[in-house]
Amino acid sequence: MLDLTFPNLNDKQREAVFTTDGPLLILAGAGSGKTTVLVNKVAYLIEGKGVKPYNVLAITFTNKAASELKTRLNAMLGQSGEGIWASTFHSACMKILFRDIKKINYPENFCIYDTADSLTVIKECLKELNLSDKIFPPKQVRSAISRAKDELLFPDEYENICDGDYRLSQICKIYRLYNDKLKTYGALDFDDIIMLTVLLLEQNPDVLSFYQSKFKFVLVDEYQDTNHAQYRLVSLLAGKHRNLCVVGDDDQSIYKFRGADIENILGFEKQFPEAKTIKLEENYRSSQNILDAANNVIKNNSERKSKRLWTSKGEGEKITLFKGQTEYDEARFIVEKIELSAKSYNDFAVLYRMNSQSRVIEDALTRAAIPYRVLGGLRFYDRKEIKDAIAYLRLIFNKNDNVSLKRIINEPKRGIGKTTVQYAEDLSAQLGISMFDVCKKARLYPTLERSRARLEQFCAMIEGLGGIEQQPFDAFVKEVLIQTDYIPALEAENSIESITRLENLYELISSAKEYEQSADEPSLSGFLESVSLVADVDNYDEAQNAVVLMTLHSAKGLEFPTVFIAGAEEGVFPSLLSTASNEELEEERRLCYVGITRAKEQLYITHAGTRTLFGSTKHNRLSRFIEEIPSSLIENLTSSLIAPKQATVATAYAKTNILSPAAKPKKPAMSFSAGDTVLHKKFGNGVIINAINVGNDYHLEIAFESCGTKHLMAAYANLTKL
DNA sequence: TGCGGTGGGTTTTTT
DNA sequence: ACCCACCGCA
Repeated sequence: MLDLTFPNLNDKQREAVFTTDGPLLILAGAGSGKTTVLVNKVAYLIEGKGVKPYNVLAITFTNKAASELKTRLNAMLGQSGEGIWASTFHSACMKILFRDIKKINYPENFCIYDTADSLTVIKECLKELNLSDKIFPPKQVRSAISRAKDELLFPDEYENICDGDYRLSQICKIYRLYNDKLKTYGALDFDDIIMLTVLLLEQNPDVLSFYQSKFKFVLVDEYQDTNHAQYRLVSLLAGKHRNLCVVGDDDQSIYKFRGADIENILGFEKQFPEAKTIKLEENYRSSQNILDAANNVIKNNSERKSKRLWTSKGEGEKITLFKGQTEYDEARFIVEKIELSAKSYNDFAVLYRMNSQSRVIEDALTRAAIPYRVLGGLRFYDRKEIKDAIAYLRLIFNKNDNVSLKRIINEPKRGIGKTTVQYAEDLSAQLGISMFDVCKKARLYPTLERSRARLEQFCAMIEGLGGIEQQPFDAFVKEVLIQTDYIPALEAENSIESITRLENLYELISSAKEYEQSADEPSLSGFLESVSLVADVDNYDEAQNAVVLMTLHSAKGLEFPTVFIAGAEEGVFPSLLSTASNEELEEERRLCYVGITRAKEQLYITHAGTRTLFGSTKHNRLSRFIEEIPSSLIENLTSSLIAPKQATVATAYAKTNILSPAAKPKKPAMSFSAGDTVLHKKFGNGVIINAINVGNDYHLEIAFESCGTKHLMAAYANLTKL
């Protein structure tokens, strides 16, 4: 039973829960229990004030946050919580759009383009407008358009701000064409999902008033990360009842480069003069030393609401600073600390500024046979084979989707080459009909004569697949991949790479099954939506016993007993590209604040005297952010303990190996012995002639069928035993 | 149509 | 150092 006096909350948290009416700004410092407040507040609304669940809208940024909210509400409220809209910005908007998108003249069977798909369209636009991709780099153009959409500027409005500027007006031209193309393809990009929802609400008073009446209480998490469009959306939805509760931390705003407008949170009290503000400053996560370090760093920022985190926990461990000679040395230190600790692997996170920093650390972990996972980098849904599979499904669902058609029309090879595709694309643009229709009626167009039979066959195949969309959804997906010859072609290839791809495809098929089991009304469009709107962190499973590696950005919202911040160097963190402007520097500093406050018990900060960066060797000074931490909080391991100046990387590694075996029993790496048949990524099949156990690793002599005998270390070779 | 070589450009990215 | 996009050849 829910105790409506909320004895487990502190005074401030309780005040935040009980303040239900009118605008409320909750400034929640890192680790101050904001999700708890949010959950309890919704519970109080429903159980304490008799609010109906369907009158509550709770918005988050990530699926992970949304599902955590749902799970905790479910645990607290059970059945009476059914009907609450607890979802991300994008999926809430998708629900609104599904009902009424036709009112703004968009097709109902639209699909969602991710950033890679958008880029394809941008490139089409550049080609069509005869603009050079050297002068207008597609990625820059895409981000300019994305920013415009964040600001709710349609091409017409964007034109006004171009003010005769050549570059901007060209970008505006691209923007216009890009939007036209998306519309004819029946596609929305991520930004459209928000922007068009705002448009729909603004242009249709009946729709707006429906949702305004429905959402008597609106709660928004991570408000510091909202952009202008999201701000507008929230203002519209909460416009009638004005029971808007926003939770955020201006010190954790790290997505300005994506259009997040910190003014939304800083100016909340201006927007709603009657607003109440509650600060949550008691931290339940970290030791005082860690909080002091964070406070001392962040206080150097000028534009912020003052806040000071405190805890009733003790001082805790000092923060450890380590300077390695090189990045290899740095990685070795991290691995050694993990090996020597009694904690389990999933208590550790290694955070860095750039994804490219992970490689060296991964190598060191592999060498020590420590299980790890890397978040970020290539997402599952960004893999080629997965994107191809989705493209087939999208095309079956929506024949206007030229981007998907282009992606798979010759994948696997069907003898439909670049030239043919280009002809079809030109015809599609000239005639204003889809490429699919052009290909289907290839006989009408002389330029397509040579490929006519193959094009017609392709179209017939796709249309045929639309007819078999029957019961078990995973079976349908599989059938599509078989009938299109996609899976058979990979099977025929029978290489290491094709096997991995097949594995990924089967994973997609099983996710189709999961989708069907969990969705209320499973549909192809619903599945496509669900795969379009997932992020990598969403799949981060903290239960898995492995060290986790990720960027500082991805770490927001997570916590770990022990955190390493690697690469604390000028030019790396803060990034070289941020050091020019103070605004960007302050954003980097907030990123540092986020990083520090992820740690519960122990924080290690590492840097390297020499680092190879973008191909050249750099000597970077210690990060200015670390200089901002009082030295009384830091224990400097740099010159003591493990790293005598003359130590080479090799001897340092040798030392690791001497130290580690006694440290802790750990999962032995895969074992190898002479006579085993193994598979290597590059060299193919081979037989082990000789295997020597070296520490946690094996030194192997392998006779490969393709290229003779090679000497390899098992940890590096990434072998599969056959 | 499909490949291999060359050259330019490098952050972060909840959806 | 590595990844990509583009060009030239088989």
